Amino acid sequence: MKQASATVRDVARVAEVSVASVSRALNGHSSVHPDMRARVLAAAKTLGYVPHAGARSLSLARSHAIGVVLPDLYGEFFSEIVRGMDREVTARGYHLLLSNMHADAALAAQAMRSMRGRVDGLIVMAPQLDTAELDEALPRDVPAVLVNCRETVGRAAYRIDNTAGITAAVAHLAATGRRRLLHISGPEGNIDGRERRDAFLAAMAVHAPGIAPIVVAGDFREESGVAAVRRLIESGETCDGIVAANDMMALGAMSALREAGMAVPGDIAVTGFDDVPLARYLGLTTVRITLAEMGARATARLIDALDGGALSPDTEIIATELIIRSTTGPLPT
Amino acid sequence: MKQASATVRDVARVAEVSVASVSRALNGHSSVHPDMRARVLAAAKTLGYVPHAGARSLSLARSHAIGVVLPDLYGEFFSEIVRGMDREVTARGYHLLLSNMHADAALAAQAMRSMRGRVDGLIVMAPQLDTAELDEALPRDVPAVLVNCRETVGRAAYRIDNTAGITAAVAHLAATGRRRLLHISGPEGNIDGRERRDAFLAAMAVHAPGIAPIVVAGDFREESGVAAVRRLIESGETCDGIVAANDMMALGAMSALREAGMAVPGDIAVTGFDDVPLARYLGLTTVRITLAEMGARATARLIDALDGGALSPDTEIIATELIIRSTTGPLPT
DNA sequence: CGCTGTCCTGTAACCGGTTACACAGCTCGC
DNA sequence: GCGAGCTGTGTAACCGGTTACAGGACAGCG
Repeated sequence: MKQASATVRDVARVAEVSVASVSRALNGHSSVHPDMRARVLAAAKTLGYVPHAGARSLSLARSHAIGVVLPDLYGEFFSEIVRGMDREVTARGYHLLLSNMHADAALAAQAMRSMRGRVDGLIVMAPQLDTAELDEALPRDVPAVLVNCRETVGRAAYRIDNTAGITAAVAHLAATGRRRLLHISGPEGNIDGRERRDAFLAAMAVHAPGIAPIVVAGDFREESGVAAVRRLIESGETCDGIVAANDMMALGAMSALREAGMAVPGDIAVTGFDDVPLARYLGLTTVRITLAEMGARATARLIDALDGGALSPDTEIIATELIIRSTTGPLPT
Repeated sequence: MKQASATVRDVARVAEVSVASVSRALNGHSSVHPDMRARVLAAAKTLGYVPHAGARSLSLARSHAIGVVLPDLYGEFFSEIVRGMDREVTARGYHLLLSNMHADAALAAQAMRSMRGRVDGLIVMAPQLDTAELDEALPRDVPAVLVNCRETVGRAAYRIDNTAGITAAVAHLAATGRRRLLHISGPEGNIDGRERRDAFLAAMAVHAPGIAPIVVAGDFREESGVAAVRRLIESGETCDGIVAANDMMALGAMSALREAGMAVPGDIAVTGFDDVPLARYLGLTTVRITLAEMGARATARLIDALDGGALSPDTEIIATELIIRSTTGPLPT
């Protein structure tokens, strides 16, 4: 069953030619006699020869694989991005090597290093690493594209336009008459979380001057949305709109509100961020980022650099779009 | 910037020892003098040496990566499975190499072959390949675990207990008074789709004798659920319950029903299959398979075989569980 | 002192491909 | 008839690790 596979030398022996010719014939090199090519192909076929990709990539210094490093917080957000990357990579004859890393910086560095010699390039999503940690962790000789990382100056990177997104959400709520807003924030260490919170505060200063904005800490997971609403209710404070820093927390908030007997959007409007597939089904008003698209673009850029030239060290900003659904609506009068 | 990385020979030169000693020192071999080990570690550190995984796996004949082959129909179903595999693989120091393949058998074979020399084992999800095609496509020298494939006799595999799941769903609908049922089936080429349809017909014969079951063809995608309901309505036939072959089609059916002004479960009850994360949010009664768990189990079994001994050629059956939520309920009287 | 055994280290082969370079055979032009 | 030029092929080195085997140094023992 587990017989050893044929190598290029076996094929050479059977076809009674040299290994060089086998290699040339199989790789469609120009200067090989048709007879030779036929002999080699026949021998390869009878032996069931399949080239050993590992050996090939060692001698070519090219693996045709790209590594994806992502946090172990895994959900629809990252699935969507990976799906986009996968689409692109398949179309271009590459493979995707997944590695999810723990929050710890040392382990993250470890995870990235372990990819040296396996991949030609890296796509790194590490919202929890600071500049120094990232610098330390990134291998020096592997081109990398950063997605959703903190400091991206001087690197190829993608960042979400958090400010525009949150601003649009707050403006929309204000336009429907809601100004007593609560923000459920992302984790403090996360750059997107921080930017969204800051944008919320800034937008409140513009659209709801004089009203003190409330911010409750969350961690991007659904349960923290539930917890945030419970805490609000216990505290006795009130609001008429919730701006969550991502969709999952918005959903958690909605279920906690329902549980507490509050109507959405009747009593309280809710907005999210990301436009995860779920959002559409639940009618959640949210800020859309085309996640799959972002993954695909990052991948395309990396592969272009690998095949062609250099990776430009620019940060591209991913635009957002406010998608209005049923969790927001005019304040009943 | 893109300086060539240090190799084991560079380290040897700097530490003034041989490459063999470097390798031994770095891999924690027993018989190395402490002084030597220290020298090597120091040299490796100053050079920023990172071992080249590709070269390593070539000489060890072990890559510590496992390949995942999945259909390009990509959705929550496969994301969930991959998530489970990823969890397991990370815990055991392996990597996951993704490859999604097109429906075409030749391309599928191609995709699997291209993994030779890159991975130590394969997890194959290929519901569209028949026995012969699968035999042809699977590399002979790489252990593989099949998930969701058609014919699994004599192979390590996982199969879902489709019959029990569908039977439970039909029985539940019958218990709530619904017997005029419609089944939206999966694609004909898909083994799970076929089994579910057959189970539906068998269960109907038991629970709704004398009533002609209706089957409409779908393809597992949401739109086909929408289309199925539209066709039903156009045809003028009626039913009081829909058993969809998976969750996404059930959701499609629900939105088409809503659009047509029908109440769920008031007029028509709906059940799905898979218990995709979405299902919980939408209150969909469905047959749960613990997808992530299945992925993790398949992975654990493969890695155990890789590390330890042989892969037993048994097919394990994944149990299902009926999860009752709000899309089913007693028929209003 | 010589022998054996232990401990450590180095040389070189190997994993399975690719390819620079050398070279053989042939055609062609003079 | 002979050298240049072109085609096609083979030999051997190389990619970057690991490791079988050989051998040097040194201690213990008779």
